[in-house]
Amino acid sequence: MNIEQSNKDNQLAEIFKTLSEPNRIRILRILDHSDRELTCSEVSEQLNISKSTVSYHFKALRHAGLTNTRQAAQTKYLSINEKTFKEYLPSFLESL
Amino acid sequence: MNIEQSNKDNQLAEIFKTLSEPNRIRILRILDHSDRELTCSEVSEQLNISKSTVSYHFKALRHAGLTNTRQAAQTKYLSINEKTFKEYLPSFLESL
DNA sequence: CTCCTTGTTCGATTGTTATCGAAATACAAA
DNA sequence: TTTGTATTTCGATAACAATCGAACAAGGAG
Repeated sequence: MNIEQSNKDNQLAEIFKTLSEPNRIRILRILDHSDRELTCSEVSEQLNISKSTVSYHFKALRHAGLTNTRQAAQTKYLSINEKTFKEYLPSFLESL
Repeated sequence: MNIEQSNKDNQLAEIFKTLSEPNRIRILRILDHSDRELTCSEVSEQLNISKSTVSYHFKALRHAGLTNTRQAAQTKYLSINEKTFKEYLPSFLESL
């Protein structure tokens, strides 16, 4: 097995790891369905998990390139990064 | 969020968790590319990881419904369960 | 029956994850 | 400048995951 292939495997595994948490899938669904950006607090309320936990998930999703963020003052808005999904999981968003 | 949706999320997350390990992706690739069943020992040798670790991964893949097993005497043959991939990750195998 | 091969399970280790509440930070509004 | 809102970081905890080698079990070949 060559090294590029190995790196690709690691990258794909990383994306899967990020998605291996039900709450993250839920975050992506409400992002996708609401068709607008969401904040940490909104998600915290909708999913009934603490803000710090949501912040942690936001960071993970962002780090994996699955979401975009836009900061406005102290508020951070999350949206789906369609590009990554198109490249790695083309059918995922439609299946939500 | 209803309970069925929640269960579906858990199930999908479970599949992602199973795939969040580079070696498991590699196992699936060599399964897919070799176009035949593989054994624990073969994989152990090809990936340079111990048999007990491969056995552990085999079990996980099987448990997630991603592979099928066929037992013949003391040898266990693994193959890809296309059905699960078709249902949950229709583009995955082609991308390997 | 004895030996070899295949695979599983066990015990141990090491590292990672999800979660929370509390404290800290950053900014806006009053 | 004080207060309130949004988010992040910290420290702690509890659970889980990947890995190994050793020991074990099951079956085939000689």
